[in-house]
Amino acid sequence: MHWADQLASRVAEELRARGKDVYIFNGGLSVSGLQHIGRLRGEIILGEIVRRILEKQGLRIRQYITLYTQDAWKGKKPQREAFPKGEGDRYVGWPLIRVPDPHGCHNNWVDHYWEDFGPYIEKFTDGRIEVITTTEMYRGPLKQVVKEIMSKKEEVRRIINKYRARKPYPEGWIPFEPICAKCGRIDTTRSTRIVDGEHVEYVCDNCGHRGVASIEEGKLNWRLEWAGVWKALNVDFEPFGKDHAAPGGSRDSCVELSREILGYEPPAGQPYEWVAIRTRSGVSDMSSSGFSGITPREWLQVAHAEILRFLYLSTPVMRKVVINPLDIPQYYSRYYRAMRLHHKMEGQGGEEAVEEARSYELAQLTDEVRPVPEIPYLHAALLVQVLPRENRVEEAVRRLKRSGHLPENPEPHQLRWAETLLEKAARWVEKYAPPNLKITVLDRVTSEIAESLTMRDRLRGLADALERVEPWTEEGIKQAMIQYTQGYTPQERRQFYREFYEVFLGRDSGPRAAPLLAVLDKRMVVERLRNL
RNA sequence: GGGCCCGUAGCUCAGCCUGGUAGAGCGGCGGGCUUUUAACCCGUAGGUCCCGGGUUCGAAUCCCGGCGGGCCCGCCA
Repeated sequence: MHWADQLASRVAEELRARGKDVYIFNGGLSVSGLQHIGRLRGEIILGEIVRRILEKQGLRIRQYITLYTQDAWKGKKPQREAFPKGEGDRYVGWPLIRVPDPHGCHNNWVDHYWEDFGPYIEKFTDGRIEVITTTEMYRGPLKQVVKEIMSKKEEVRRIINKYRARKPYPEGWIPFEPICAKCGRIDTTRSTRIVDGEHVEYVCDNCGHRGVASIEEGKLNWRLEWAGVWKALNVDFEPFGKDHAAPGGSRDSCVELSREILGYEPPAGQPYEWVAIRTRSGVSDMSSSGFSGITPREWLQVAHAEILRFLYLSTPVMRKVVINPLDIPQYYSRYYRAMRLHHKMEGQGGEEAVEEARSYELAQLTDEVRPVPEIPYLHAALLVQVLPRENRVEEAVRRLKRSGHLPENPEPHQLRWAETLLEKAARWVEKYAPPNLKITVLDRVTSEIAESLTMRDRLRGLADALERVEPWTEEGIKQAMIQYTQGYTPQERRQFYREFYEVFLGRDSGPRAAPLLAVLDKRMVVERLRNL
């Protein structure tokens, strides 16, 4: 059985025990910097998949993604480097939502880095995910929870101190951290007295300021905040990264505090592994505050959302996914294979095939599962490179019909797939493709190349042979070229092809000659050879 | 100190949950094309399933103990 189905049935069991009409799913993100596609995995797509499986079984579910916008900006080196020179230093410890946009185009740090992520959530899911920030929650549903926690502060302290035996909090400790009115930090303040239900006195260890703050202007201690969010939103299921999963970690302490202090049964959970990226320098986990990884916007430039979903679905949740942009053509091959398995276009292959097919099915953005044309990614990459830039997508589509990759009268979704694939492949060639996959058809033969030719007559003669090819298909061209070069010695043939590639691509090798010529215009090919 | 993941064909990995004569993709090699080759198609993989014990008629698969690699938490963020 697919891991997603197993997870869904386990979650379903736990949900039924909670007995509600509408269940709440949640995920959490701290917008500390680059919002990479790894964050889609556990906090968004995982929940969405489980939700959709369970909705099909008749459960009613609302899904949120909570942004931890009150968290302190830690001022890690890559974060600081987003600002000009030393400007970032003064924001260290500020709530993320108050840190200015280093590029000046948005209201603040959060808005800026959310730009390449937030609007794309709906392109990677069914779109039914609501965004909420802790900043708003402290002014709304979390406020009551904060009051409740503060009213039981000694009991809270007793529990939390079990997790920090070496450095217990002292008597009177208040688990609320206000924003310092003077220096702006949220990570250096200590509440010293509860004034009334809604205000605390505090002292800032950074600047020494003493003041009174509203409980809307601060945050709960990290060991409590998550539990507070559960209760405030009535969360019933929430996955969490492996960093929260360690025994004695935040999940453990929040489970206990939720039950003991808040009287709230903690949600069902599921730990998940992170996503890494392979670059020239090696493999490393994608990191928000480290600014490592690619954003959803960048992913969509070079690949469909379904491909990423498929990668996540075909990897067990507790296993690391390593994304290598150079492997995107292969990801498509795997996706197409799974598609064939799902649509029974390929013979059964046992349990593994069944799960691949299921991964494909769950990778879809809607419940409609329609096969797309199996256009190899590298083929698309070749096409867009050899066609003239203007109208190249339209022309490429014509070629795809001719080569049988697309039906003569494609359905709208088939056509859309082809067009978007061509655009993405073109972008991939620019951004990621290794040099040997990059080709350009020369506008004209430079004099330098023309002068270097030693087989000019033979190349000219090829023009006549090719002119007779009708229709202009790969097969016909192939036959003509084999015939034309029949009497050549291996060395001559080698040289002939070298010069052939020089004439068209300005380099001594390239894609196989026949497919290359087939996608080029016949008249152009004949004329270029004839005029050498 | 605690926990997680991984260790199976050159590479990436599936198979382990529900034990029953070792799999896929890619690369490579061969062929389609006496030929350049990187599209596409077809064919081709014999690897101590990390090591050692145990359970079993039978273990890559379950249990215990190691070794190696990666990562998280360590009660400050």
